[in-house]
Amino acid sequence: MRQYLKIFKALGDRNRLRIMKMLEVKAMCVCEITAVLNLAPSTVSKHLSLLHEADLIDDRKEAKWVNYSLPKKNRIPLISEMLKLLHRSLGDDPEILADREKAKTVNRMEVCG
Amino acid sequence: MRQYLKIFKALGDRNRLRIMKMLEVKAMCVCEITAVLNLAPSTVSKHLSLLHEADLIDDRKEAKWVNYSLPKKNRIPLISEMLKLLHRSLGDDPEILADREKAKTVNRMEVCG
DNA sequence: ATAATATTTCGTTGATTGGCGAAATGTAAT
DNA sequence: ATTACATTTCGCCAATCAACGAAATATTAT
Repeated sequence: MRQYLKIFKALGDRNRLRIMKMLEVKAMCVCEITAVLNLAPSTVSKHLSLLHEADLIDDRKEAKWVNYSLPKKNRIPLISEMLKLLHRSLGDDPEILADREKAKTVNRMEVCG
Repeated sequence: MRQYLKIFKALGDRNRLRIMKMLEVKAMCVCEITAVLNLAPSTVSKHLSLLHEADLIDDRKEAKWVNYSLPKKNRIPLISEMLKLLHRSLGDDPEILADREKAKTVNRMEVCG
């Protein structure tokens, strides 16, 4: 039950949903996501940690950055089903579309620091 | 997006999840659900209204009671997929099992008033 | 009509949550 | 080593939310 609640709570926030849909475009670091969402880095970091605790995203430290990404294959079935469902969702939402465009062009070298 | 948020927010609460799983057993009125959850009627009514706004349950006035039930045939695909996913979930959770046993035996004639 | 019952609405309260900036942590570059 | 930068942690504030009881609404039974 706790696992389910974590997942639903994690997805029940506008900005965290935006992050999930953004990560479908590519893996991103905190400062790139921050640039797209226009929020404080600490806020974004907290959102990512909640998504991570719900097993909805992976994190992978690479050099100075932490890359966040959608989990690869074979997780708990629940998670992969939820991800599939999300993948089919919100593809036509204007805000999501705009985020994804921004995500495509954002570059950590330009946007961080 | 708003619709998705409503759904995830609605499911991101322990007692509302319990209600959803309880309704898989049978349609129930507010006072029956109240008896199972051990909450105030006004609290249960509010939970039901949130689930209803998210299109996750139907309500149907019958005599003195309002029967809440899982929606029959499926409207938005998202909803029916979410319901299917839920249906496959939490079947072995002890609390959910206990709720369902209670739900089977609870009777509005005995429990209300 | 009046009383009884089921549900909803309203107002309040305590707990949780999203947001921020400042400080702490960890890593890369000079 | 020192500096620069990415990220996280912490403490705070405002907003949201779950819970309750009391009052309002609606329907049935007397």
